[in-house]
Amino acid sequence: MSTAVHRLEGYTIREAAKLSGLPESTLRYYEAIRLLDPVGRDASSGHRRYTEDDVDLAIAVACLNATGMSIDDMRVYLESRKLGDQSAQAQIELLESQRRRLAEEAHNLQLRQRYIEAKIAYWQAALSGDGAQKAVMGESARSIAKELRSPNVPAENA
Amino acid sequence: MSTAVHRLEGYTIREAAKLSGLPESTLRYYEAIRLLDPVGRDASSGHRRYTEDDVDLAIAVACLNATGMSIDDMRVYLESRKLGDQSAQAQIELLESQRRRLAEEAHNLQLRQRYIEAKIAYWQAALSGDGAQKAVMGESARSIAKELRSPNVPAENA
DNA sequence: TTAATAACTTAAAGTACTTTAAGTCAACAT
DNA sequence: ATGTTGACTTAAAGTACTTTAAGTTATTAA
Repeated sequence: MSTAVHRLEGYTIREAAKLSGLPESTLRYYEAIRLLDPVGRDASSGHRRYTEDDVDLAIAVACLNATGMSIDDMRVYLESRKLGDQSAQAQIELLESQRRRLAEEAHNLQLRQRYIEAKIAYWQAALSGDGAQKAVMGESARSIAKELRSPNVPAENA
Repeated sequence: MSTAVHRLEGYTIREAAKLSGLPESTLRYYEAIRLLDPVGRDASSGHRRYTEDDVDLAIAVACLNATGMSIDDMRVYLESRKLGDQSAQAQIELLESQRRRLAEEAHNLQLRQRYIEAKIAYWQAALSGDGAQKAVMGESARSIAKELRSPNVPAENA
């Protein structure tokens, strides 16, 4: 567990992935297509070492990506971001929109969990020959599925 | 809007898309790779005409898709689904592994939310010139980051 | 009747990753 | 010192759609 030395040199790609929410493969991909700046390398191993700034940028990109923005649009956004200079406010806005997105993702994740659980209960009822329970859980799954498919959450008032 | 005649012949791909939540292109794609059964055609135009059953299956697939299940796994699921209740145990195993995946996803999502919130507080402190608060939130973010980095979920008991 | 518009059709190319295969390097146990 | 393990590396192939291009059929408007 001798991580103390490494901590000073920056994050590994695995750590950067966990912090940003982007898979390692995507971090490499984004760097390859030059959406992210080239990341410094550890002298001896040649492995990527992410600075705090690298990770912050990866988080910003993860946010844009999560909103469904195309790579070309992200490029444009990040370019103009570099030119403008009030980066604290820009950071906050980006992070807030990411927070909203995560809340929505959490909501959808919960629905997916409930759907899967209803489906499991459905098949367990089928196994134990409980036709009534099976029907109940089948209906429950359909109801959750409907909620999952519908555009989005009701809470939308100024 | 003379849809009355067409109603008897089934749904158009557009209607099937709205009912299932899957884009038209995806319905065609799923049919092309034989995840969905071949859909009957209108005699004169050659256009697809979806039956109620076709739509029900599309809905089921849309649900599985929404949980993040791979196409190959969906294929297995749908195959065993056709066999009926005697496949219950296979269904349950598939769904249980999906449930574990979602649980882990939920855990990571929660950590990411906390990380983002700490980062927002950090930049807000930076904006308002509150150096002390900035330092506190920076430390908080780092602490959550550490948790995000650390080996995944120890809580795994029957 | 003709012409435009809309709703489909297919095949092929494009997009955005993701996975795999093969290899390097560092650390740790034998 | 040697072998094994684990975390990384790249290039290339694979996945899951999505978009585009070109064409057909059906309706509707002039």
